[in-house]
Amino acid sequence: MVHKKTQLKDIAREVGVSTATVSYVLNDHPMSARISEDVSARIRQTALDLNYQPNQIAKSLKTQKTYTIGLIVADIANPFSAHMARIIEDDAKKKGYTVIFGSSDENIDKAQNLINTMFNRQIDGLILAAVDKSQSQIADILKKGVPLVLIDRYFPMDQVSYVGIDNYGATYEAVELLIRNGRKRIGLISYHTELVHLSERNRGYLDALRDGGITADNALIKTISLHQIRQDVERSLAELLQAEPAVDAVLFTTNLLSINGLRYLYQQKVAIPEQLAVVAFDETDVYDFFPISITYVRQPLDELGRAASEVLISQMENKTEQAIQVNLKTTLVVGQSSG
Amino acid sequence: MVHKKTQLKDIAREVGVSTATVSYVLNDHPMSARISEDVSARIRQTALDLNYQPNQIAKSLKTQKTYTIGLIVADIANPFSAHMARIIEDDAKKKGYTVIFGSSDENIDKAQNLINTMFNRQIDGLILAAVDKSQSQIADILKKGVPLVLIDRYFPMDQVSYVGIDNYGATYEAVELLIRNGRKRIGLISYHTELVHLSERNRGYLDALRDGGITADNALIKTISLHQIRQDVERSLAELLQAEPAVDAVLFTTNLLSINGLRYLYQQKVAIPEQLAVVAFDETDVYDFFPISITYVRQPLDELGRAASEVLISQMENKTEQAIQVNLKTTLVVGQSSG
DNA sequence: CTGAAAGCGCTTACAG
DNA sequence: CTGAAAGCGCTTACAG
Repeated sequence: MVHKKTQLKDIAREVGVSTATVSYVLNDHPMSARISEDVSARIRQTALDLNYQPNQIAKSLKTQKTYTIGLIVADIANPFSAHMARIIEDDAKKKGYTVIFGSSDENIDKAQNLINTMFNRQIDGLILAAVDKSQSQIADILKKGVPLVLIDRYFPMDQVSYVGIDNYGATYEAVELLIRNGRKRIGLISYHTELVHLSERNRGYLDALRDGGITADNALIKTISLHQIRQDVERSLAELLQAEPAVDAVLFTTNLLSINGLRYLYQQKVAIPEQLAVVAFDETDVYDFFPISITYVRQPLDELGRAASEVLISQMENKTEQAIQVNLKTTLVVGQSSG
Repeated sequence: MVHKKTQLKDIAREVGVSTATVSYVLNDHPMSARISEDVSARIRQTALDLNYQPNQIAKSLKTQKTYTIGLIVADIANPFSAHMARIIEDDAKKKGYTVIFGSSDENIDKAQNLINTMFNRQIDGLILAAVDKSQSQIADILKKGVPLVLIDRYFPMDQVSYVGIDNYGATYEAVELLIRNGRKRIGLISYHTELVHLSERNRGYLDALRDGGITADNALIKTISLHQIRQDVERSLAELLQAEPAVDAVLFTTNLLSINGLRYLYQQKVAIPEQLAVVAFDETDVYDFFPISITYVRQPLDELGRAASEVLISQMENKTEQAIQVNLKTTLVVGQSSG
């Protein structure tokens, strides 16, 4: 026996008032201050008795607010994205918002598709891990006036809010450590992309080398295809391990690169740090399974997610025109793998 | 300069027809067959020119269909959930649905809160990883007539659709292998819960022992709190390792138990499989970092997610009254850790 | 072949 | 102190 959902008018009929009165009371509308205690109480009680649940769709159509935020990541199955999603979910829920999500697979058409779908659903704001070469996509969103916060991936546009890390500093610090530990032939495993946050990580690497008096060697800089990570990482590491003069350190610039790289180094029985010093990126479960502790760049994921949600929601609610850009510090967690 | 979104009536005015006609054409409504080619073409073109994006909220209010499905998992940050979420997202998107998600943290009140929120948003259906002792919560959903598919966690209610694995068979097979490999003192690390899918895993363990002619020893069965996994797993393993007579094998029943358990065994330098044979549950990144290959129960995550989405959507679209229960086979991936 | 009009379930300015 | 009525942006039976 499927019951029809109770509506405002059912309560109104039951209590003998108009739907307006019911709406005022149940929403604590200022107008409700003038409604008699008796009527208010009966409305509230009847709403409970009939298990009234407001139809958010109808509400949204009228108020032009859906209390929904969109979250577009590269892949929700990536622990980095999933962790962030969880933090955003919690902050959003606390403030009365629900999250709808989608995975772009780093593909600009899929991303556009998700953006369109979410806009059709009238999201109040969007948190976007933008894909490579998507400046104009971002500009389009801004033009629509929908609150937007870029996360993780930075684009040099000053009208857009952004929450990420100090990418340059993160790798600079890592390479500095390697140099201090006496390493001179330091390889880099990064993605083949124009994404600014990654090129900033590359730049940090290059500048740290220069400042450490080491001439960068292009043969030691490997760029990995986003779409065949494992294979590319393994090939690149194999090449690095055969370089002349020998490579004595390597830096990974993302979590997946780190996991795939460490797996290969482990399977090849490369002595870390004796033969090769390693600095990884992001926290992952696998570090605990290494004979030695792994040195890695820790991104403050909780703070990142929370900041993204907070910046977005404050923008949505205060109609702040001002874009806010947040660059959080990373922590270099120093273990034994860096020598 | 924020543009007002274009609406049906903008197109109607532009072309000089009614909104009804525009709606018929843009939705390929049967009625549109009778609309002249010329008018149709102009409507379509104008929609493009004005970059018309239908307001899904308005559409939903009228049609009583939101093309949204809810997904409630224990924790979206758990790789098991995140992986499933991704598969569900893909299948749902292919069929025109969007997913909103929430994490229950195994807490029945949080779950109820999420369910209410999702129902207020008029989701067309729900995929639910139900929490412990939530039978009446599930019954309430069924009473409302909202299409529902339980995932992962089974409840003995025949009116509800379910997609999961053969939990009993999964552990039965694992223990059978351990016995065949000569193990006699086999420990079990499982959760402290009444969740049926986990008690089924326990039952598979017990029956395999019995059928293998081994008397179960309650001291070897450890139940872990869902809320302090790491600590409990480590304490339990420490106890198992000191049992008399000595334990010679251990079986983990979930991915988090496996990761935490393996970490401890690794750190304690327990010889696997010589001192202790191990069978883990679910695929995880960490297995590759073990000196030997890990034997584990592989859940078909892709099939699980896809089946859940398919069963739900077919139920939503065909109004199938019939509940469908799917139990997928697991695969015992045999490595060296099981002896 | 096309349009006028009702209605989905709410909110809210306005009137009294 | 409370209600009648308009309207959010669509869809769709009905009429012509």
